[in-house]
Amino acid sequence: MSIRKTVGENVRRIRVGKGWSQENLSERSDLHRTYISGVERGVRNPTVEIVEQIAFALGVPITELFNEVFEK
Amino acid sequence: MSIRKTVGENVRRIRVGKGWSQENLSERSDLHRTYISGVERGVRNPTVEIVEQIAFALGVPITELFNEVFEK
DNA sequence: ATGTGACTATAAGTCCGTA
DNA sequence: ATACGGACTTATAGTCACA
Repeated sequence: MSIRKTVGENVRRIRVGKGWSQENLSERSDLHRTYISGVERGVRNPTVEIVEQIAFALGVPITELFNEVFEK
Repeated sequence: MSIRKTVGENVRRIRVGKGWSQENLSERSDLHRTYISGVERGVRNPTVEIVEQIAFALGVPITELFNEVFEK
């Protein structure tokens, strides 16, 4: 499992858990909608500053986005 | 405190704790010596894959590099 | 509401040096 | 052994039209 996939799955899981759309998170994080989409799918390799920005928008500590997801 | 500074201080703290030089870590992580220097000083904004690479070389979980450092 | 390909501008990451 | 700079190549940031 790549780190990009891990981050992406965590972002999506937390976002959906809050009932937010990608557009919603995009506004809150000040990142483009299609960029959020790419991060969630693991096709982007974001910098630490971008990950921090997303974590802040989601209201979770940045470390939470690096936790391995076992379900599925 | 910026996320770059946090990551940099953690990398340096753990590296020095192991008694390694930057050159030593650079070989183990397969990253350039001057780049490691930049990360530790917080002047670089590494991608998540690079941070994972450094964490692996240091033998610590990636989340450890994001923990706030309070001492000093 | 989301995925994808393509695009430009900017920054990541390498390599050469000097102090 | 480390900081820092310049020049360089490659990848990401950031955006759009369209499926």
